[in-house]
Amino acid sequence: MKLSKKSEYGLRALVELTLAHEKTTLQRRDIADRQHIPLEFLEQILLTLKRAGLVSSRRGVNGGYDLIKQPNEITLGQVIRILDGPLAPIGCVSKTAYQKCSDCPYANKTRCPVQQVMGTVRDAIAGILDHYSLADFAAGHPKG
Amino acid sequence: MKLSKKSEYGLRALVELTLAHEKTTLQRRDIADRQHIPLEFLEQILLTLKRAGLVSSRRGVNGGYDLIKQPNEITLGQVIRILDGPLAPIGCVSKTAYQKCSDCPYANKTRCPVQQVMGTVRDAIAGILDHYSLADFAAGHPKG
DNA sequence: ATTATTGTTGATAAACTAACTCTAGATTAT
DNA sequence: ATAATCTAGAGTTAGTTTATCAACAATAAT
Repeated sequence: MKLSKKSEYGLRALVELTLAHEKTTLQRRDIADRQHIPLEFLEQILLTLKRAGLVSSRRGVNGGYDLIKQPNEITLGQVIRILDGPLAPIGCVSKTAYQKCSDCPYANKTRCPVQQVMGTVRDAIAGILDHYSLADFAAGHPKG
Repeated sequence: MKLSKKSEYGLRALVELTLAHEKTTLQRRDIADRQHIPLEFLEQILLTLKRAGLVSSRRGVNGGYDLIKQPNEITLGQVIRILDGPLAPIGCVSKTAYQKCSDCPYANKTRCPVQQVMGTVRDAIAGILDHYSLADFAAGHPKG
């Protein structure tokens, strides 16, 4: 049930970008320094977030990164799904990336005990992370 | 945020042992067949559960495994912690296996946004899994 | 134009983990 | 004895995580 370093770094980077949003852009080095993130790894993460349409970037002198959307329009659930994949503990209860479990012995899937509990767990996790915006996150309080 | 195959198989094996409990013992082959679990991998899992004091075993002809405790005294949280480690998504919010995060830039840990949210997530997961017994689990309904 | 600065991209790789597989041995019932 | 069964741990394979590096492309200032 682990959160990867990638997601952790990604979230921490987005805190910095949220704090800077509409004031200034940040260069990868700024972000890496402030959040103690390995520079080259951060690069990859920012690139992934860029491809996913969360941040914009500009090259060259005075370049840097910026959020594209408003901080209250991005949820932690979105970010973690981009960087780590589905929130669900097991494929067969994922709502964004369902996958049938190949070796499940239960013909009637609603009877599978694992699926039942893990469905509950998934809903609990998603219930938190999909209602928690970057704005909440950077402000450090539990709800907007 | 994944549940490992090890834990999944472990839980499924425990369903069988719960159903058989106080009626008969089960051999690894029975469990493996009914739950489609690779036999040799299952062995390892059962051994871990034995060392942790959840199941007993008897060797030789007519040997097999049995639950030691009553099914309503074992929670899924316990099982998953044994097989997969802490439920917490990140070490610094684990209550059973706390670990300081080495690279956290926040001197005052209560101010770390990641820690805040992930603490909430941990509580949600543990709130479900630590109140869900094997008896509930095998019966296939959400609460005892 | 030139140059320094910054982001972009893809290749590479060490370290780790997951998910098995295998082999040899110990115990027990018959 | 011997066949069935668990015990223990080493070995294997494939994939993931966590980076690191080098070459390239765009931009701004001079």
